[in-house]
Amino acid sequence: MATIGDVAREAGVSPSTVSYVLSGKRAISAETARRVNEAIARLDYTVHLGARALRTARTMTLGVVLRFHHAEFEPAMATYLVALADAAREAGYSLQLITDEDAAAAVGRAVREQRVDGLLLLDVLEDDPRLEPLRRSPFPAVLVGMPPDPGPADAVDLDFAAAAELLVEHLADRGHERATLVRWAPEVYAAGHTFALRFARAAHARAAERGLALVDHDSPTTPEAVRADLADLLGGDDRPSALLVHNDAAAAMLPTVLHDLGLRAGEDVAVVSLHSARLASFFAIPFTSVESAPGRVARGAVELLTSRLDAAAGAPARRLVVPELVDRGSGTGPARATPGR
Amino acid sequence: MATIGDVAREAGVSPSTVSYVLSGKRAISAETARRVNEAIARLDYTVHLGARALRTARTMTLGVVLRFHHAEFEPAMATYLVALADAAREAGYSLQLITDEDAAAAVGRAVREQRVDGLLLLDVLEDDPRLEPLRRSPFPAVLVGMPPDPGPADAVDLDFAAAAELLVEHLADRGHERATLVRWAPEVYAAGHTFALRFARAAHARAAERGLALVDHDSPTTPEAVRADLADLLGGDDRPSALLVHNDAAAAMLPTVLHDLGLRAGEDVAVVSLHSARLASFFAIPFTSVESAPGRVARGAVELLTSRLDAAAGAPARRLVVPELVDRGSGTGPARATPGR
DNA sequence: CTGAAAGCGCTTACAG
DNA sequence: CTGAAAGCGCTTACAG
Repeated sequence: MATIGDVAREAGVSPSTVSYVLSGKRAISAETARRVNEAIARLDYTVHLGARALRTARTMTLGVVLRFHHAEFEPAMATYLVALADAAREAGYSLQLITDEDAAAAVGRAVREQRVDGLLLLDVLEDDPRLEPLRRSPFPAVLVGMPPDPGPADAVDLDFAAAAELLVEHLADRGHERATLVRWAPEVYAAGHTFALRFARAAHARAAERGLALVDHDSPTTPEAVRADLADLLGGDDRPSALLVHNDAAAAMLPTVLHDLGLRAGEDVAVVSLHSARLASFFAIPFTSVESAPGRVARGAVELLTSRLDAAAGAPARRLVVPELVDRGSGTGPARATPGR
Repeated sequence: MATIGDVAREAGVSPSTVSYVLSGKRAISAETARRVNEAIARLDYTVHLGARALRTARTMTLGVVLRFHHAEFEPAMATYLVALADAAREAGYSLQLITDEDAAAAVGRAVREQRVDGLLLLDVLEDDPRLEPLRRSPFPAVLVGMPPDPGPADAVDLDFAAAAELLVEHLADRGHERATLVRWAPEVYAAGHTFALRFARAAHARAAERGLALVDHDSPTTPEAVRADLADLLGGDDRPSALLVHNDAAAAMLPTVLHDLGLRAGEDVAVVSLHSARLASFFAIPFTSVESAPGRVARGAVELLTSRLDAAAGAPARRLVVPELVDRGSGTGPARATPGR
């Protein structure tokens, strides 16, 4: 592999001149630039990123810290990683995957080993152990999630509260007086997933304001169990008239369950949901929904982090991505809850 | 951040001695070792991985080259990444995500920039553009997939041929004389996905041997269309008596479609499938299947790559992971195809 | 058993 | 407009 010294020799200049040609940080005569560029092409030279990183103290690498083994519904994770990798590359950074049973230790290690310039923490909990090492010795980091106390880190996420409000309003506007909130499994709330808690809190608050009686329904953990549970919920005599679904597995299973029971969303039971557009495509989910926009969130996270790296100063940033409702007509029905009343 | 020089000063020894204490590569007196270790603890010293990498010419990083934007069925991708990240970490390596519209260029760049010690290529095609830069200047790489000519790279994958044979045998043993192969969309074969081609070829070969008339059925591209297509296929008068499914979207949609039509797998129509256990769990797929074992494949890939890095010599390795059939009873029926005949 | 020195491949003050 | 030199933080022959 050719080095900058090889190029310098080939072009008959000094290594520093080659470096300056590459960086454009000082004026170079046309003739010298030409010779250097030819030498670079002839030797197929590419800068050694590790050497540059050592010298500049910038790795141009971002670390993404996953909680893979706790993923509530893994298919969604891939979507975030695509978007993060794309955004990082466009900003000139590589992306390193950081996974460990002991995520807090992994964060501390990555920082101390100076492998990355900054961290992206996915799926942040209200009291997330990964935040502890960041509080002890601040390091550029962006949380995806919005814990009550993010500490010195920046944070970005979908505005789950706004999403809940949109969906509650949608139901209330269509005359519903009661609805069932199909929640995640209880352990999701117990673990402190901010997306789940923020949604649930805002949904109840807005429902109270609008006079909508909102009843919690806890889901079980596995997709199979979720399916059986939904069949139970909807198969009885006291079937809910409206479902507000915040649980990807439930949203994925619900079309099947409804069909099994001979029910139609938007007629026999109103269904509105929060899930990603991608998930909707894989699972053919046809409900009125707020789309969780992992692409926009991931892109926002990388933007926040790279601008933090360019200018370390400034108060921690908090950015909420505004959600949008896509009306697929499943928010109405059954007949006794008529629109407009 | 403390450096090895700081530790040396604190312990009253030379930097080289600190390095040797860390590496264990030469004998150190107990007293010196104690002083050094205390200094390390006092200063909270961690080796700077970039500096070590520059000196040793080993980054201890593996690159995983995805074709995310072409993923036929993205949910499966996350599963591979989990397993790769775990296996890499256990072997002492970091994992870097390499994504680009132009995957071949991305591979070339990663190699020339010397950011990684080796590459893992996911979802390899028969004539994969990412192989070109590796042929031109060989670099340690493991393909996940089994193209006809992997070149100098190692390769590992599920034995899709064996999987097809297991499923064909399963149907033949149960007395089926004809079956329909529910394939991926035609573009999957046209693009040259080795998993699809190897499965299809082996299925037809073994079917011919066993006197099973196997008819191809091309699926459309999107999950929604797959669902409609299956409804068409199974709703007509000339409904197939047995389905051999190699298409994750079809496997995911099929339970719903069967239910819509009032058909039962294993009674009205035999169904056997190839898909991952994880997928089965997310989609509640109840068919007799060969499980595609992404965990074992990913682990094998990292093993192959790290042992190649430890000992560069030796012919390219080819490793096929033996698939296992899980009998969920859906391989029998309808009645006219009775077991044992 | 330990240290001084060289060098991995860069970038950037310093000097002209 | 260009070059010589220092140094980023390590590891490892070389020497004793």
